Amino acid sequence: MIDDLDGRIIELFTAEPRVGVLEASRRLGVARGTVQARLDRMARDGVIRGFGPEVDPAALGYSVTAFVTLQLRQVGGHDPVARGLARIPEVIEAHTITSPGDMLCRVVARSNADLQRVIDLIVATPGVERAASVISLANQIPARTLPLVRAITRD
Amino acid sequence: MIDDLDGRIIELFTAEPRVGVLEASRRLGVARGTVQARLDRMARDGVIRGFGPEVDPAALGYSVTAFVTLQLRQVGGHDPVARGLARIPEVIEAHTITSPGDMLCRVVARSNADLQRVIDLIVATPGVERAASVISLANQIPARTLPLVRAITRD
DNA sequence: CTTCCACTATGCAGGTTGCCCAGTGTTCCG
DNA sequence: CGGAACACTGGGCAACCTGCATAGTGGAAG
Repeated sequence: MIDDLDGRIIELFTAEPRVGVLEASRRLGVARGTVQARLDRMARDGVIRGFGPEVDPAALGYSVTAFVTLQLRQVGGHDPVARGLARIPEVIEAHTITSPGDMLCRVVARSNADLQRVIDLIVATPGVERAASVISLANQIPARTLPLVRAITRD
Repeated sequence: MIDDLDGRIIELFTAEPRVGVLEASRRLGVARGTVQARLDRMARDGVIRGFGPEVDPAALGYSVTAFVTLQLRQVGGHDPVARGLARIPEVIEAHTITSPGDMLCRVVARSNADLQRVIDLIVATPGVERAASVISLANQIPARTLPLVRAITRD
């Protein structure tokens, strides 16, 4: 899947996204074309989804994060609900989950009071029966994939 | 916080991360220095966390995603547990949540069988009493922040 | 009116990118 | 064994971009 060099490339670009291919090749002790080719391959294979800017909702005033479990009306399926939820900007992510007729979404809001507004929007989405939310008090481990990359490549 | 131009900068770099500052300034019809300054400011303010490569665990063979709710032993607090969980690469993210003594984590695994191994690792972490997991069947809305940025800046 | 600030417009040196090529070592396979 | 396929190296080249600096403009605030 990915080898040690791939892992080190990911690690380096994660630590210092601005290095550029040439500088990376120098640091890793390989030819520039190699780094280029590895990056291209990983992008093609979907291992690297992109290099876009990561926006922090908290820095935008959305400091409350919550996980909302939805219970859906069985008729209609998940997709129409997902489309409805997609129209709510505060819904950052949504999954269908194992309990039949259920979804789990991650939402953000400006405050606890604002969270109520967002939940109301969610409950008003056609197909949504009930919503149960859990508020995140602290993000103990922020989203990360590097340890996984290391675990794979240090074999 | 951020204005319309900031929003369009984020949007453009999200859509095409490789454009570069000069090309971006051309597309947005502003001076290069302005784009540069905006990016610097957003990075300084934490609005943009970084430009690192986004790694997709699924493309690495970790195609199973699950949300695991932990019940902790009250003594000792969350932090030691978080440190323990941080040692498990498959734990992608962890939050302390509202139910006292509880945490919610997002984990990945190679398969449902492999998930069992990961959960066993989690349960073996000192301080963890019980774990209840919910498997994600489909990621209906993949992590996104653009709609939020648009909602903020189109005001 | 003056100061401050963000933005425009421009210039420059040095570094980087995209692209190309020839040569080398490895693996796989008929 | 001979050959093909493949990844990597090391090099060259023109075009481009970056970082940095400068001077001028216009609006907002005191």
